[in-house]
Amino acid sequence: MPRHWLMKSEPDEASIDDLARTPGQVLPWTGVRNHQARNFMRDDMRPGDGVLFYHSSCAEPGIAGLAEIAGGPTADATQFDPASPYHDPKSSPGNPRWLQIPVRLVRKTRLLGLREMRTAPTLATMRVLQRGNRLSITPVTDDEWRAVLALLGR
DNA sequence: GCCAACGTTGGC
DNA sequence: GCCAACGTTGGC
Repeated sequence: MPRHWLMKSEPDEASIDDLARTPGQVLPWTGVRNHQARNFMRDDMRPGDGVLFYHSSCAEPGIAGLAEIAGGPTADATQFDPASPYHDPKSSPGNPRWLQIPVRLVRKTRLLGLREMRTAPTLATMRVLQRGNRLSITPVTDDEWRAVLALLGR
């Protein structure tokens, strides 16, 4: 079972600074509408797992901080909200289709940019760097995790 | 704004 | 259950 994860967030919606500003520095990871990513939350992610907080769809995509899974999965509240862009009319509180999981900030880091990630041989295997990858949550191996920490320094 | 990649939808 | 059309993702 993977012990580490990379989770993509659009900083316009939820940035590392938003997380840092939140009381308790914990945010529910909402809006996942992909079955594979949902299943990671449901089946594989455990409290304490390490998270690479990745900024996507922005001027400077890359890893912006370290976080950790802070609890178990629950029904994603946004699926029941007609006003939310993540509203899912096919879902119901009795039979929710989508999950959220709490994520706690460990520390903000320097931005490890996508371009720099691509040049690092130690990161070449990362799922997020593979061509065509669109999954918003991907497993990170121990080696990849250590390599990211090494590149980030301390 | 472009476009490659890929997931989902829906007709059959 | 197939698969073409369509929508979304996300870097550039």
